[in-house]
Amino acid sequence: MTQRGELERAVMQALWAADGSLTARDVAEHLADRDLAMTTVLTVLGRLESKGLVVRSRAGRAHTYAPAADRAEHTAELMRQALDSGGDRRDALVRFVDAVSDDDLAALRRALDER
Amino acid sequence: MTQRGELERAVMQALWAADGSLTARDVAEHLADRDLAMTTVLTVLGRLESKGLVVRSRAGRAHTYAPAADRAEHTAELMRQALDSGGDRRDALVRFVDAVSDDDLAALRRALDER
DNA sequence: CTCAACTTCTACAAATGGTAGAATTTTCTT
DNA sequence: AAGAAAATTCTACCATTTGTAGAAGTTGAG
Repeated sequence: MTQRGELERAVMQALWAADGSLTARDVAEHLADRDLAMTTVLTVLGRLESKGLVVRSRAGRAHTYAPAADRAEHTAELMRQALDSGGDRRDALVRFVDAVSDDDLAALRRALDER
Repeated sequence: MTQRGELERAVMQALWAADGSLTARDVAEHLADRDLAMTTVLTVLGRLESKGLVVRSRAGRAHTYAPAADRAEHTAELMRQALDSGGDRRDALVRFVDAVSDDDLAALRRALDER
């Protein structure tokens, strides 16, 4: 379920960057440096929708696309998937904590306190 | 850097399961249910080595293969990669903590206390 | 009703992964 | 030292995923 390709990632970034939903044209403009055909953008958006990463809704003539989950939630989900990938969860968490930066560590502590 | 295919994952599992290093033949035996040709196992081990997930050393006639990182470390590394994937790290950590199980939560707390 | 915008269908090329035969190298045994 | 057995490398093919986009079909605005 992880978005794998470079373009797919870039499209997700564009959708997350603009909060609210975008038309395919908007996305193409966000990625103007790549100079993509509109159909290319549409294809990628369609594939991301199939994977459940993007939701689409009609708005007049065009469709409008939005991330299915906000960025933080998506990242957290990836982290959980990693943790689920087998092996001892406790060990993995210890190693994870052992290597995160001080800032991340502080953020983690606060998050735990708030729960 | 994530091992993507099914067979590659299975081979890594086999290497982690047997701690210590295995020959290609050993790996094939671990995956006996799949009835793979030896060359297939060798190819996969070679690919995993290219990706830095496996290290190889010679032992007499055969080579011997071992995971480059132990399983917990690998999982932790995947989690860190997810966290690095862009977006606000604090938000991601909050969401992560919000959705882990109670057991994981307890393990996380302990890990933080010990650091 | 027509035109422009948008979408869908279809297609192809590149990369990755599963699979393994052929050829080559190594080394153990005699 | 020679031959045989085992292991490795080289090469190749197919399937799937992703990047890319043209052609055809649909639809909404004027």
